[in-house]
Parts: sequence; C-alpha cells; structure tokens
Amino acid sequence: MSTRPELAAAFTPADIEGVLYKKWIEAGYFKADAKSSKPPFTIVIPPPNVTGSLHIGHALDHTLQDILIRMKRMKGFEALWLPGMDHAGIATQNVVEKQLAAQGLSRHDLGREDFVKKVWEWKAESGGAILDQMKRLGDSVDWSREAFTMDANLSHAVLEIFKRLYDADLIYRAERIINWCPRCLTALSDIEVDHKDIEGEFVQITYGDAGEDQISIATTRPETMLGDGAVAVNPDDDRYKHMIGKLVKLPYVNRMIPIIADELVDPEFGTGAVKVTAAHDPNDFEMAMRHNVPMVIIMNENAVMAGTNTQFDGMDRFDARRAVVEQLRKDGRIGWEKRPYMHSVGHCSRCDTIVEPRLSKQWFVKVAPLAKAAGDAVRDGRVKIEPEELSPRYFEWIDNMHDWCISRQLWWGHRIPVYYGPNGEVVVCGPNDTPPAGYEQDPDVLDTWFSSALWPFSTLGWPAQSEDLAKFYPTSVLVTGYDILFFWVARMMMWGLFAMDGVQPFHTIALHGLVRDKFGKKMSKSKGNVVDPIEFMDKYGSDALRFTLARGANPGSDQALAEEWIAGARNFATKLWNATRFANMNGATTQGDLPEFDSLDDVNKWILTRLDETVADVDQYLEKFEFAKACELIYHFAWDDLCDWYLELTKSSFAKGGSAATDTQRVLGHVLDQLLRLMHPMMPFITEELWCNLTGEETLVTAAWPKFDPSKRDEASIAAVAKVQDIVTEIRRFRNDQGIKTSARVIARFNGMKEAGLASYEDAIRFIVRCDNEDGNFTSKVEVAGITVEFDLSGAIDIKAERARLTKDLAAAEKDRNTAKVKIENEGFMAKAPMEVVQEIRQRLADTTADIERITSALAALPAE
RNA sequence: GGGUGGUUAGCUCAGUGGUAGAGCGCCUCGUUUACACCGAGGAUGUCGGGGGUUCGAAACCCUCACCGCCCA
Repeated sequence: MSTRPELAAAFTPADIEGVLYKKWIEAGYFKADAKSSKPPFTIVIPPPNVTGSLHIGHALDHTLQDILIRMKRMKGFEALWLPGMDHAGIATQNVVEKQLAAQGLSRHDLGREDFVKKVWEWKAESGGAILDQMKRLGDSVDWSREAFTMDANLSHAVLEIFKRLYDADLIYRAERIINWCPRCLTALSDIEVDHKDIEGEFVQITYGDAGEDQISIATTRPETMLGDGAVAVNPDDDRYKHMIGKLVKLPYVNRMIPIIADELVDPEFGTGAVKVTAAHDPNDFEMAMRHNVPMVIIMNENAVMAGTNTQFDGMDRFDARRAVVEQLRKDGRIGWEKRPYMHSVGHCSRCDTIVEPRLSKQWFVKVAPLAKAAGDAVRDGRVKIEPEELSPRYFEWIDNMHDWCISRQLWWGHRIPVYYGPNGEVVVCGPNDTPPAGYEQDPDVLDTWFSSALWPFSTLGWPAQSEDLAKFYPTSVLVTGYDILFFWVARMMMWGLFAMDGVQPFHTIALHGLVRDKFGKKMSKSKGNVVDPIEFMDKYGSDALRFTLARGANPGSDQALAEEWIAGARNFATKLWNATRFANMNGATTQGDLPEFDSLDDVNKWILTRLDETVADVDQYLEKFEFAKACELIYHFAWDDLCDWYLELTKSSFAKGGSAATDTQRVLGHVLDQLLRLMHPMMPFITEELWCNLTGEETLVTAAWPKFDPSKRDEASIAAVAKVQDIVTEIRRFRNDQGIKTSARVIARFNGMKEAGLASYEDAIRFIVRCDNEDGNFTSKVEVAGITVEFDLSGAIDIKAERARLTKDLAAAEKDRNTAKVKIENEGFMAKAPMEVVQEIRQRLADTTADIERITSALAALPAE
C-alpha cells in the first residue's frame, strides 16, 4: 500500500552511515548562517590536538555536544557547532622531532625556519586524523568554519591580545623559578606538571667542618646542596635560635652560607633545618627573596651539573645525587638516611620526565585581575557551571592562581611578538605593527593554551567585528571534561572577559566526566584497558556508541563503559528498526490529521499520553544536560511502552481492520514519527533512515523538534492500560507456572471485564495470551485487577505449581498488608502524616486484605495433590 | 595537609522524606509472521558501620571506616 522503499530485514549501520553523512554535508544542513533571523545557539568544539586521534573521551564529548546542537537545530535555533584543532606546541614538536631523530637529525640540524616548515608538512600529511573520525561519529559541525590555532587569522588574534595585555601591564618578563622539562627543553606552566608520588630518598647532611659551626639539614635532593645559599630554621625553634645569623661552610664548594630564620620552615620536618637552594626550588626561591640569599644555578638546561667547580660537574642530576651522597658518606657527613622515601615529585605532563625547578627569565601573565573577573563571572551568575558541585573546584583554583608562565623554548607555536633593540629596548608588536629595523624577535613561542584561550572568539573572526562574532558570541554552552577546567576553561574565561569588554565567552559550562573501563578503573596504556571508539563503531555502529555514551553521562561524573553495553545499544537500534518495519507492514502513516484525541480508544490515548510525557521529560532533561536520564526515558518508552505493549496491543486491531485500525495506523505513525525526532540527537543515523522511510520526507536533521501539550493527556487511559497489563502479566505467569507452551492455545473465560470497564480489551488480551473464547470445562482460575479468568486445562492442572504460585502471592500480600497495618496502627503516623499519604496506606491495607482473602480461598479450593 | 565526590543486586550505576530501581549478567521456558541483536516468566539487597532527627530515613544531621579525584 505504500510506495516507500522496503526496509532491509536487518539493520546494518555500515550500509547507511557513510551515505547519510555525505548527504548531510552536501545538503549543507550543518552550515550556520550569520545573517539568519533565528536565535543563535553556539558551541565551539574543544579543539583536539592536531596530533591526536579520536579516543573514547572525545567520542563522549562530541556525542554530548552533537546532541545539544542537533536538538537546538531542530528547535529552530541557528545552530553553530564550530570545529577545529589545536597546534599543540610540545606534542606536535615532539612528533616531528621523533621523525627527524629516526633519520639521525635534530631540529637544530634543520634550523628554525625549515623545522617549522617540516611541521606544517607533517600536518598536511598526517595531522588531523581526528577530523575524519568525527565524521564517522556523525558530528554535525560546520566544516566551512573549521579553524586551526595556527591559522593566519587566529595567529593575528594572538598578536592582538598579547599586545593588549602587555599594554595593560598584564604581561611581564621576569626571572623566576619555573618548571623546566630537561627533555623537552622548555619551561612549563604549573598545570603542565603532574605531581606523582615516587620512591626517593631523604637524608640528613651535616654542613660545616669539625671544630667550626655545624648544622644538620635534611633533604630529598642532596645533589642540589652544591647550589645552596643558606640554611633556614624556624625562628621559634629553640634548638637553633643561637645559630641564627652564623655562617657555616658548605662542603665541596667551600662557600660560607648564613643560617637564616623563616616562618616557612616546619620544625617538625626532618631536622628542622632546611637547605635553601634558591635557583632550584620554588619555596627556597621565596625565602631567598625575603633574605637576600644568592641564587646559584648548578645545572645546565639538560639537568646536567654545571658550574659548581666540583668533581660533580658533567654528571646527570641523578648520577650526581648518588655521587654526592657517596662522597658525603665517605666524609662522615651523612646522619640518617631514609630510602625509599615516598614523596611527591613533578613530572612533565607531555613526556613524564621529572621536572627541574629552575631559575629562568620568562614571560608571565599577571593573572590576579583577570582571574578575579573570571571568578566573579561565575560568582554573579553570568556563567553557570553545570553541575554546580564542581564550581568550588573552579573557585579554589582561579582564586589562588599563580602568575602564568607563557613562554616556551620551542619552535612550533606563536612566536612571542616582542622585539629587542640593540640597547636593550623592548618593543611589542601587534598584528599591524612592523618592528623597528635591527631589532631581534624573542626566540620563544607562547604556551599553546595562550592561543586556545582565545578559541571562542578568535574562531569567529576577532579582533575583526565580524558578522559571525556579532551573531554567535557569546557562545551558548561549553561542553568539556572536568579535567581541563583549569587548562582551558578558566583561561578562556580570562581572555574572553578581557578581550570582549567583559562579555563572558559562554553562558554555561557543562562538565562531563571521564570514560573508564567496565570496572570503573581509569583507562591507561599500561593497564591495557584502553578501548578504541572506531572499533566499536565498526562493530556496532556509531548510533550504538553514541547512545551508550550518552546514556552513561550523568553530569560531572565518570562513567564505566563495557563492550556489552554498546552491544545492548545496538540491540536497541535493531529493535527500533524492526518496530518501524512492523509499522510499515501494518500501514502506519504520518499523512493527514491525527484523529480527534477524545475519539480514540484507551490504548491510543494511553500511548499518546505516554509519548507526551516522554517528550516533555526528555526535553527538560536535555536542557539540563541530564543526558543519562533523557536516554533512559527514551529507552523505556520505546522498548517497554511502544514495542512490548502498544505494538502487541495493536495486533488484534490490525488483524480485524476497520476504523479502529485506521486510527491506530495514524497514531502509530505519529508516535514513531515523534519518537524518531526525539531520538535523532542521540542516534542520528538510524533515525534519519527510518524517519525518511516512514514519512517520505527529505531529512530529519532540520525537522521540527517534538512539542508536548500536557492538556492532551488522559490519566484514565493510563489506569486502564495498567489493568490490561496486570491481566496479561498474570495470565502469562499462570501459563508459565503451569508449563503451558507459549504457542499453545488455551480455552479461557473472562468474567467481570464489563464491570471493570475493560470489555473492549478482551480481544486484544486474548490475542496476546493465546486464549480462545470457547466453551470448556473450566477447572482453574486466575483473579487479577478485579476480574476472573477461568481456564480449561483439560483437567491437567499442575496443582503443586499452582499452590506454589498462590503461596508466594499470599506471602507477598501479607508482607504488604503488614507494613500498611503497622502504619495505620501508629498514632503518630495517623496524626502527623499528610492526608494523601494516609489515604494511600488505607487503600493499600484494604487492597492487600482483599488479596489475602481471595488467595486464601483459592488455595483452599485447590484439590489435594 | 586543604578541598571535594563516593560507599545501593554478581558488575556498572540511578534513586534529595512515604511498599528499594535500571542495564548487563544469572535461572526456567519458548522460534507465536516486527525483532533470538528476540519474547515470556523468575531469583538476587541487614541501601558501608554506629548514633541521632522524624509518625516515617537509602535519602536529613553527627560520627567512624574504607575508596576516589583535585590542589598543595
């Protein structure tokens, strides 16, 4: 009866996904129009590293963003999801350097210019693998706006903000202790350092020669003693008070260093006296500043000892540690030694090398005013953090932020736009400035996060007053993992508020968690529990992966992921496929007006009511970023209400035909139509395929989002169908207990259907439970929902099974009655509980009492075995 | 050390005051024309321990224990 193409008997994701994505791109559905009169809805993608490939965390992050974007697009917003990548300074440089190393070359062999050229070549050939993988996932991003942090216009934005910050005295150059990675040979910011507990040593060392003043310090880094400028004690420590101000001789370097008093020293720690190595420890540096202690650098940039004029020069820092301890021990200067000693040590987040704190001249951002503004924007509600529980973490960090070291000793990145004149002049050049002749540019580049912090507006054309910027800034929501709250989110807040005259970069920060393995353990290469989203998509389809991830996404919390769950989501997709096939076979349609609601039978009223409730709740949950809850509702509506009940209940009606069948065809068409719309953001491929097949329309991508109308709900139909469900379930249970095969037909008589208002359902019920309406010898019965069903089992009733069944029911009813009875007999409850609760308990008591009577008499009526 | 989240079925997790839930797994039965990537039925919990508030606590308060994350 329909001209639509027949759906394949089985759903094969690979058959449709690529085709549909291509269709969407060609049709330009994902392109946002800055001239549109529709209200904007903007998300900028957290730019993945150009070196990266799609991991399961991206899959989650992108799925959630795509859900929001697709929903808003369907709701009539001008939806822009802006894709792009990050140049990932250190990571990318490492990749290319590794390639060079394979040919026995270093970047210095090529020189700066050629090396950078090489990196661009690498990007053109191998970079951006993730972009194609995003297409697999179905990301509805606007590819025409794809951005890269090193693009000309984005680089332009970097120069602009640098200049503005510099002019506002928010960027400065200073000699400070920074985190130095001796492998990457660059400075790192605090958050690029991971602190890990490792086994080290803690040793007591005596300074000063015999016969002179001596003092014992304790340290985990004996080799740095060569750079000590003082020994510090707590001013209130009676053990050392008399020594404050005296000088002791530092072994091997033979320098006289003072004993100073500083509150920072914890008398309980070690010997209560600590060495002060100003150039190699941030705390020591602070003390040194307060007490004018000299700062002695004792290592070169490779963390090899240098310039100490001792036998240790030329040794790697860890070799030097052993050698220094050995020498000290020989010289009788070692007291106690604790080894292994667990303590926290900073590691380079890029290459895991132990970071060396190092005195070095670098560029910094003065964060105080910027961070204050970033904190206030959340404090005063202009920016919402979802879930709210994560905002203390944001405040804690942003309110205590240290100045940000932004210079990196790399070649890949935005070169610092500062030029030095022959006489030490410093000139900062904006995008349109030309440096004075003879000036030399600073060799360093900027921290990658410096440019990604501009992402929400540099990608929209800033600093130009572009149409995009006017239409799509501020962005609507930022969706990202809580793990980069500090790296990226906080910095976008600072830059956005500064550059955009106080307008925040996004209205809402929606944070999600990390994807973990099926036991909730963190995925890691060493544990071997890392999963590949591409593999899952190949095996189960993108929709299945997306639905699984969305279904597990409770705001801000991690989720466990197992292959079985994805298989389950694939099964769900198949279920939907088959439900649509069933609808097609039975002439479901979306053409013409829906029959008048009041004219429909209860089953149709019921499914429409349930649909309306589901649409309303799903809508609300998605607006609140409650993806897991939204998916859960969809899953149960589609599987339980629609497939398990509605489709089953309609079968007899379709078999009979007539006007009831016609109504049902239209209602079924409508319900599927709306359900597919509702599911499209989560499962875009299969819903597109099924919906176009069902409706004959071109695309679901731009179809209207379902509306809901609580006035079109019918509570009575809910109650009626609940009764029908009880009856069916009870008969099935009886049949099951009696060992009657599902396919076997049984003669049964239904009593009291009319009185219960269920007469019109008898046929449907009989159809489902295979009970024929014929005369018989009715030897057993089931009572449920106020009706009685008698069965002719040809005398072959299993009395034992029946007794067991009834006994079990009796026990349950007695237990229920008892809990109700206890409450009713409780004076406090009767006096204080709200009326409706009391009413409910009373009803329960009455119901269970009746149940008990009924079951007891049924048991008594059972013949002896 | 500071902050913060958690402890509910075998596993992973929902559940913010009124008879404990889901998915997966498990047991039994079943190929009845949408679907075996399925259907029907079933089993499974001192809701971490202890105390308190309340007519009523998985939920609120206190306390202890254990696990996790962030920051130092």
